[in-house]
Amino acid sequence: MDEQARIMQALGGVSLAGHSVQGGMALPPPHGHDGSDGDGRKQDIGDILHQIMTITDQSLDEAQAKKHGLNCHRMKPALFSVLCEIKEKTGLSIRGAQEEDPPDPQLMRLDNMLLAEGVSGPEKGGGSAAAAAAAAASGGASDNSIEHSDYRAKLTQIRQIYHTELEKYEQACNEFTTHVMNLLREQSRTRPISPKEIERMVGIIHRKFSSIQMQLKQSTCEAVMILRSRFLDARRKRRNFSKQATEILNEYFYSHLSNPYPSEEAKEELAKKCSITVSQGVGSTITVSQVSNWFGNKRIRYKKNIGKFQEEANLYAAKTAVNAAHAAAAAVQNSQTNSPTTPNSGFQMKDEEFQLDSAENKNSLLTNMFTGSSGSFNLPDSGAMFMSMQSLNGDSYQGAQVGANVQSQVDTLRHVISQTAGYSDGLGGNSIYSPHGLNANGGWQDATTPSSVISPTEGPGSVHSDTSN
DNA sequence: CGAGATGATTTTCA
DNA sequence: TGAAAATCATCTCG
Repeated sequence: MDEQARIMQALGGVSLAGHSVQGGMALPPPHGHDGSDGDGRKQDIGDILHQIMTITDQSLDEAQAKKHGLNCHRMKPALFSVLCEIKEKTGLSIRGAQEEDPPDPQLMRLDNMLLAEGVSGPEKGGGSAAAAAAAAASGGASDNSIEHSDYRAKLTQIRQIYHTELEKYEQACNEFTTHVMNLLREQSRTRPISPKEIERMVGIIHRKFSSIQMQLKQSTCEAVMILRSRFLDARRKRRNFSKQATEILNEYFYSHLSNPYPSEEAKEELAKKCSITVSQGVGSTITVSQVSNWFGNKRIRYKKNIGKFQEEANLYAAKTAVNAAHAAAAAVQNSQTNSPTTPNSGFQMKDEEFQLDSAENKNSLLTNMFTGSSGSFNLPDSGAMFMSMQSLNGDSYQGAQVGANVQSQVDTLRHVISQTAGYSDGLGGNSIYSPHGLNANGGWQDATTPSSVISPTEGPGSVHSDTSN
């Protein structure tokens, strides 16, 4: 009531210059306005205000009639603006001060996350941004394993739901805002509502709706998190590689035993080769990081227990030796006849004909091929052997156009030769075959010229190592 | 069902 | 940052 009295008092003192104060329909007839009747005018305004203030106490019909009368009163515009002004200067100005709140940090976090996950922001072909983010989160493996179709499909689904809901909220917000604005405009005919106040109301509505949107964003983030954790869990579940894939990897490993670190290109080739061979169904291809994992595991497990892998090593060494023999024979044939049309003649043999039980024959045969001697020889230490083979690789056979796979052949041959060098200490050969390239510290020595069995186009001396980059 | 094999992940280190 | 080493979790086989 204090406030009311204050307003009344204030209004009482307001100069209404420019507005002629004439009597209205429902108001007492004005007094004369010769300028000397200020008290009468005040009285007039006081009457109007009194009517406004008591309108709520009246019955609805009575109030309606009174309202209509006041609406039509010629002083109405002047009173309206003054009341607006007063309203502005009192309660509303207080609210206006706290209007510009800083952007919600939580909302910013959510926005950033949704952007990073590829849910909000520009469409990038089904959430590749999210895939990249997930890949980065999964330890930097930048292969495409994370871009699993399921993951992408689910993410796209989340994205669609998010955008649909967001649109719905925005639409609802706009509709409600329009409704409220119309309502306020309508009401502004009967009570003092300034455009500024309408603006404020719109702001309030927007804030309310944005808090709803924040909930939507929050639940979307949660959904993405759940999806991602499930996807990572799924990755943790492993499937054994197919026999063929393991074979390919083992072949590479044992033929590069001196330096079993495939380059990125070699890994890609291996992954491709394994995936082609593998018939595991769609989406079960072997990736580069899987190849890396495989080699990491293999190296460590081989090193830990060389004896256990002896048999396997023999098998693959023999296998690769056959390939080496084929290649060498073809090269020799080519160099002799200069005829590329007879690659298999002269030295043709099948894997079955070249099993381990004939290792001794093979040994002498291969030794002859590479050393020119047919007698027994002392097995040099692995480093010396490596060097000698390196020189063979670099000198003799490059000139003879043996082909691209010389290093791998050399590795294999070294293995075969050392394995079957003609003596046994009765320990199953474990102590005979010292792992190529493994140095005294148990690490693989730096082989400077490892090559790929995968890339036949490659030159014999090309560097092909994980550490080469 | 248990042991060993094996692919994947995490931690450590140079 | 990549590789080694340790560890985890699942698969396979007897």
